[in-house]
This record gives sequence, structure tokens and C-alpha cells, in this order.
Amino acid sequence: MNDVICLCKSISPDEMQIIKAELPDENTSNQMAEFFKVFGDATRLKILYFLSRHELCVADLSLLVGMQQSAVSHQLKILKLNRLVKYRKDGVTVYYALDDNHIESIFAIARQHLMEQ
Amino acid sequence: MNDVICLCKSISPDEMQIIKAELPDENTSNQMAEFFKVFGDATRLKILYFLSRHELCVADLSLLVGMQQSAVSHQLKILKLNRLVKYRKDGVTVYYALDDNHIESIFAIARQHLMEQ
DNA sequence: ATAATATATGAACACATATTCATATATTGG
DNA sequence: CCAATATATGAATATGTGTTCATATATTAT
Repeated sequence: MNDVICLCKSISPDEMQIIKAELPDENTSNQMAEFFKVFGDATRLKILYFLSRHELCVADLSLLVGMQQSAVSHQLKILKLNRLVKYRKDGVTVYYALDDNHIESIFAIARQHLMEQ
Repeated sequence: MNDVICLCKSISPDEMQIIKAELPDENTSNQMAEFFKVFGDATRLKILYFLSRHELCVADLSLLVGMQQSAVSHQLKILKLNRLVKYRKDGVTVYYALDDNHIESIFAIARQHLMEQ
């Protein structure tokens, strides 16, 4: 990409160059976007909420969120890939649980933002 | 929706009822999902990064993110609607700036999560 | 008023995503 | 081995999303 020359009065060309140079690389932006995307779905948020209360099997999660077992499995796969949940197998049953201590704090911040009108 | 009866051994029907009853209502889940969705796009994250460094006009943002002015305007609209950026007009130019003190902390948490392998 | 400029907006398109249905896989008990 | 059960997976579909192009709006200077 070419050098950037600023067009407006609020910032100098030099400052432009600096903040452009310090932009995290493409991978970081994309990884971060992927991470937040996981929280950007009400069904997944509900699953995370329930798991924050108790370890649960897929069937019970399906009852709780009121969605088909298949849908829940698909979403659990996404949560698993993003290391937000872990699981253990007991016979034919699979119990899922939260696997991230950042979840609570990230929720707290979102709640605060939404509370402030 | 009908009463929930748990199917697995890990939790009792009573506990199921309780965590189900305490699930935040549909509105809350949706609002929260919408909020996170905003962060789930690399272009918007870049815009937020640049604004975290300096107030900027649309044209400069467009140069910095390497995307058409129109695309940037569309994304700024979304950020505006979610009260993440504010703006001031100076003649025909519009300067945008961050309008949320939670952004930094939410980024910090995401970064931490992604750092941990 | 007119021209020039910065930004905003709407339509169109390509692409991603969530859900469902049908079915495969894996585990246990008989 | 076979049947029953819990979960996972793939295809299909409907809906959502981001970008571009074209154009509208708004502001300033001449």
C-alpha cells in the first residue's frame, strides 16, 4: 500500500504515518474479529450462560435453549474451536463446561455498556 | 414453553428449573449479541483502533483502513448507532472519535484470551 | 446561484452464517 | 452381534452482512 498523506486538519502527516505503522497486523485484526463474532449470537450467549451456571449435556442444553439438538451441537463446535468450552465424555453422553475465565469479565463489561442507556 | 425435565445425571430437575428461570430475557440476549457483533468485523476493529489513537475525519480513516470512503461511512454509522464513536462537524468535514471507555478494557481481555495460545 | 468538496445513503451483489432435516458415528446393554 | 441412545456431521436453505457503485445531501467559496 502507498504512503498515506492526511487530508484533514486534525492530524499531521507524521502522526498519520505513526498510527498507521502501529496498526496490529492483518492476522491480529482477523483473529480478534473471529473471537468477538463468537459472542455475537444470542443462542451461543445462552449456551454460555447456562454453562456458566452448571456443567450440562447436549440434550439438556437443547431443552434449555429451546432449540434442536443438532443446532446446539453445531454451536458447541464453534465454542469448542474457540476454546470457550471444554467437555468430558461419560459413556455416550457428553458434558460441556466453560473453559475460559475471561468470559465473565467480558460479559460484565458488555452489560455495563448496555446499562449506560 | 413447557417445563424442562433434565435428561442427564449431572444436574437435578430442580437445578435445571432454576438456571432456566434465571436466564436473562430474550431482549437482553439479543442486545448483547448485537453489541458483540459490532466488534466481530476486522474493518470496524481497525477503525476503532485508529480512533483510539486520534480523532480522524472520514477521508483519513478511509486512507488508513485502505477501503472506500463509502464503506467507512457505512461502518461508522454502525459504530455510531452502538454509541462506540461520536463525531463533530467542522464545515463539510466530519471528525470521528471514540465514545466509550469500555472499548480499551474489552480489547485487553480479548487480547489476553488470544495470547493464551 | 454555481461549482467544488466531504460525507451519507440506497441498491445490488457476493459471501457468510444459523437453523433444520436426514443421517452417520460412537457407546452401552442385552 | 444387535438394538437403543446421545452426539456429531453434511447438505440444503433462508437470512444476514460487508463492500462497491452510483448518487444524494450538505457546506463552503467564488
